[in-house]
Amino acid sequence: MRYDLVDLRVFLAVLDEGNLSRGAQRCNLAPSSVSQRIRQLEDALGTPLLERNREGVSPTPAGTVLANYARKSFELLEQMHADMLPFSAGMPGRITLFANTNAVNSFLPDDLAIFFKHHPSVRIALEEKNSHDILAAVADRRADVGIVALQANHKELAFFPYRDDELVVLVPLSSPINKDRPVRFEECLREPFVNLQRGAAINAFLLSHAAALGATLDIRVHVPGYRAIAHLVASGAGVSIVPRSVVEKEDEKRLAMLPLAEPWAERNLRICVRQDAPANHHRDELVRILVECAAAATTAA
DNA sequence: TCCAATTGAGGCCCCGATCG
DNA sequence: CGATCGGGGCCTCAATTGGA
Repeated sequence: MRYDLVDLRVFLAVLDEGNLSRGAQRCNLAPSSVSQRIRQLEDALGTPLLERNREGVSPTPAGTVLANYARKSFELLEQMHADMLPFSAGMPGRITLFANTNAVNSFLPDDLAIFFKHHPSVRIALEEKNSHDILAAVADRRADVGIVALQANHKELAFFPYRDDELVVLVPLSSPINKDRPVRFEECLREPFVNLQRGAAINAFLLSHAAALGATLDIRVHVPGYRAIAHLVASGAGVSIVPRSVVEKEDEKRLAMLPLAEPWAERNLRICVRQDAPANHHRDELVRILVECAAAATTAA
């Protein structure tokens, strides 16, 4: 690579100012120095990055693409520095935790709060993914710990029981759906859906089951959380399929919660880690506390 | 003529190689 | 292992170019 981060910073400064001289001033350099750097950058990339004109400079299409990449790169660098901070401050421990929608929105927040009480210095990068992606990520060491709703085993992973949950159907009280028996997924597909926002792992999960029936979900609205889903279903906007654990007592007065008559409605959550993962006290502590929380909840129930 | 970009010359500093 | 030297990179300054 015949250019460096300084070149990219200078390039962005010039673009932001729309003027090479002011860009140079912002970087505490002479305009000639900036001109030279940008010329070298253009030579290295083999394409002009700036249109020079009377008023200053503007990006070429290639310059716009480079600027986007450069900005993303600097954002990533900022993130990297932020992530390194705990280490430089003498705080060892950062755990990457991937969990499915169900866990992220129900049990996990309370259980993590307990973990943080015991380990306030540990940082957790929590990401919501679907269970298949989580298994792959833990197996590939991209995640330290996963929480999945898959019963399939994986030869490189160890599993611990977490929580038992199930998917239920939320329908308005006025819905024509028979509320005296479990509902088949096929019946739900006749109604418009109220779903979590795009990207939520549960959406892909439901879409794949609809596709297996040769159908698709008629999604009337995407909303940011389960509270909004409950409100919209109660007001008659459509039906939804959610984990039982996210439905609150007060919701049950405003809408009907029906069992889903599908084998995949059972959502028995499990914690997974790599069997051969190197020793990591904080990861082991996280798993221990999650398992204990789950056991305590089962006993209380 | 003005203003912004570019070019060329020269200086400074860093780094690697060499030598005692 | 420290001192010295030379090359390369990067900088600034001054002059030049080019377009409106």
